[in-house]
Amino acid sequence: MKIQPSKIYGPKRKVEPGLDRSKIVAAALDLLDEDGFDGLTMRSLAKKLDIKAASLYWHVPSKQDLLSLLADEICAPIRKPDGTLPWRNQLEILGNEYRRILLAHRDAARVLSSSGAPSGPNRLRLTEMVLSILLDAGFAPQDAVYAGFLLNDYVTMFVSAETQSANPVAESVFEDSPSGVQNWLEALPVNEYPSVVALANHLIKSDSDERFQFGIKILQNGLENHLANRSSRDHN
Amino acid sequence: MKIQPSKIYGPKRKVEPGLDRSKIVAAALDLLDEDGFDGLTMRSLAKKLDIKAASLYWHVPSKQDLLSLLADEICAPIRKPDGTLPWRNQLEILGNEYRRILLAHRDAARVLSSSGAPSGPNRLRLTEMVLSILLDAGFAPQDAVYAGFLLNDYVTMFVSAETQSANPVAESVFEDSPSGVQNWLEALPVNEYPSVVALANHLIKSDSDERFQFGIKILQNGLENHLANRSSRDHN
DNA sequence: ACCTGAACACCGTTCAAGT
DNA sequence: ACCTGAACACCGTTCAAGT
Repeated sequence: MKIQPSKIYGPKRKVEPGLDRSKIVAAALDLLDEDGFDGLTMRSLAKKLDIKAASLYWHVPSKQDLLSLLADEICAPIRKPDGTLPWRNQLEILGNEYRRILLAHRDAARVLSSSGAPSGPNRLRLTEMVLSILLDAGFAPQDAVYAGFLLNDYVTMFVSAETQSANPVAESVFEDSPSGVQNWLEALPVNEYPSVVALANHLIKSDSDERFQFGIKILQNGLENHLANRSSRDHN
Repeated sequence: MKIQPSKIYGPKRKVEPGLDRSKIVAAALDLLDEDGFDGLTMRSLAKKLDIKAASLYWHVPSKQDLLSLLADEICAPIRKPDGTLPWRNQLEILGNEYRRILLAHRDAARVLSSSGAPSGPNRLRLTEMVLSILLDAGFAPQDAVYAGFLLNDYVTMFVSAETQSANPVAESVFEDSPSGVQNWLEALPVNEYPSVVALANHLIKSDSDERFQFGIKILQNGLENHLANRSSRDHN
């Protein structure tokens, strides 16, 4: 006969009644902020939850699905822009809002890019906001869809590049000196890369926020122009 | 005394005098086309070259560096657009040219996104082309840099999404029926996602090539508009 | 100079078995 | 219903040792 410890003395798992999807996703988000995308593994997540890795597969079918859940959770705090503003401004505000929530968690953009198409409620809400703004602005259905993906992808891609390496051209070409990159750029053969050499200091500078607003503005202008051409064609 | 096999009967490694970086990169590109990005591992690459994985590290410092080399190799076939054309058209041609070479190899866009900033000769050549077109068009130095990254990132991101899942919204939400995605979209709560539901069939359709050209056109329009505003401001 | 053996420290996932 | 042990089939990378 084995000695049976009283249930009182069991691990008791704190006060929690047990795991569920939402607790797993919450823990995954914490782990992401602590250890980054590469540190988020099924094994490390299990350890954080005081269970074994295999147990996660009772609650979640695969790591891919977990990442989709996590992606949606990251998008939860998105707020809807004031609908009375002109569509240009609404898109600008929404773009900045999306960037804001992506910058709120470490490697969030990487999670979003690796998690496939939006299917959760929060990302669907974001899609709904973009599309409704574009439809209200007067875009044709297919154009609204294309423009929606363009805007969504722009922000995701931008923040992904922005967080993967502070400077889009710098990184570890030569990982030593601070302005080693500029030296490297300026030392390039001028005959072959005249523009790159000429713009060396501008390639280095590249303020992230300013660059983001530049892209938003180009997209606004481009969409406005497209809409104007379409409308005038409709009227003729 | 051990039996020494004659050198004649050695593996002889075919006729190749030995490995070098370029042969490793060529083999990596073959392997990429055969097995995709996830199939490209140091171990499988070594097997293809009839060596052991550890040997690769004598020629290449890390897998990251190998991917950078591979990224540059993928960009080798890029051709320069006719410089006598208007800058709008040059950018459009270059964008399509870049997309073309990315679609020429399996998962090429994933290699490019995971390989960091351009530092090899071919990607630098691509950067040079974009920047010189923009400078010739009359963009201010910093604007040319921002616009260059915008264009480059647009194509990379687009092809990356395009090849990861044929349809940007479809994929495996419900992996069964062909139009199961449309059913799923249309079954969404209309109160919460009216625009998504209304655009369901357009979200499904989404012709890749048409969508790519739409994005290029928006960027063209946006840049043209930006340039016009700047120029008029300079003249006043 | 170039390559291998063998290990280190990991991965995601499965599945019979426990409670 | 929920969790574990133990394995399967992998990873990238290092380094002493071989030739």
